[in-house]
Amino acid sequence: MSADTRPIDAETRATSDDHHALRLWLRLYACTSLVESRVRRRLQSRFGTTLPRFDLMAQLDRSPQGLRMSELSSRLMVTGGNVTGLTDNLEDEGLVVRESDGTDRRALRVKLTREGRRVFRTMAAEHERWIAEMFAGLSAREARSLAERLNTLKQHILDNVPLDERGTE
Amino acid sequence: MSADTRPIDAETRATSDDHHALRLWLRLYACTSLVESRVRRRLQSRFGTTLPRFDLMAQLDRSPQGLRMSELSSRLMVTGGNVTGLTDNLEDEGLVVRESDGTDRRALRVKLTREGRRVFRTMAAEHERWIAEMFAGLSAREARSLAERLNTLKQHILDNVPLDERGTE
DNA sequence: CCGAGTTGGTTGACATCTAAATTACCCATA
DNA sequence: TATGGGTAATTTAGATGTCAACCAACTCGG
Repeated sequence: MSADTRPIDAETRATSDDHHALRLWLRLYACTSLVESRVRRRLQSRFGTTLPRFDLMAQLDRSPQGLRMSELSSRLMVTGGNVTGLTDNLEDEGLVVRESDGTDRRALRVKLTREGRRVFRTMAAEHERWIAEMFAGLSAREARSLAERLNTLKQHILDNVPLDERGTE
Repeated sequence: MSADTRPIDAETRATSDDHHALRLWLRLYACTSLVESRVRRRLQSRFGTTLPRFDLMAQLDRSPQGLRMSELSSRLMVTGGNVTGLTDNLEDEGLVVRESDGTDRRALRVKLTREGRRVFRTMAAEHERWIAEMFAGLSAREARSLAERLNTLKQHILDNVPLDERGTE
């Protein structure tokens, strides 16, 4: 622990690191919220849609052959019940369809309709400009640096931090 | 596509930048989701509470004199109606109280109860360790760099990007 | 072929969240 | 003092999101 009369012993330093990490997390969260709230607001006012719907359609746009509900669930990082609801809404609006997957009678294959693809492409183009605008405050070098740090963070969490607590004592 | 007549004109480059920004945004979002889902899950399994409740209590813990509903709303970056609901729940559980703010009869002052403060402090200590654990993959230098980039991003958005679209074109 | 266990998807109960409308109150000013 | 615009909080309707329970269909060992 402490050597001489130092108040800056291992425990104090750990606490201090904890605070730094906490502050960094709060800043990360704030940045994400800033971007996200703007995207949500604009999707609503410009296209009358929502971010989850947009994200689901984005996945389908990348997979012309369609995706299973379970596949959507894992890619969007949400539960199956949630995907069911989102797909219901999009299907009612004629933007996606559920087709049965021949080989497995339990499974469904969700696809964009022609109209759905048209609508998504229109939104995606504008969406990409919004994002570029929001990240334009960073130079190319800064953006690369940020991307690298985030990647380090992501890998560390995926490799070392379980969803449910097990690691910490 | 083309040979001499460069296809890498301003527009092409812009599109490419857009893609880079989009990728960076997806990575930022993924990192936040990773941390957030772990915090949510653990708050639920360890303490039977939720992240929004925890965040609200965290704000109150920093302000022993209490906070107005509107102040909570802006600090948590959520709508007033949302704060009303969260406060209702926490009040039912005896963790916070609403007191009338003497000078302005419209306003309320929300405070942690003694029990609320005790409960929050317990959770906060553990929460801070979770966060430190998740950010431990970054060196001190990397963490500083990340914090700086995020700050640049945040300031750019706050200064230049309105919540509702006005700026673009 | 059969029964146990697994997987794909839906449903229901509940907690968050937003946007918009409502109620009550503050305050400046004529 | 009256009147009108703004502010504090709540309420409402509707979209997301989780979890747990459920059904149907698949798989596989015996």
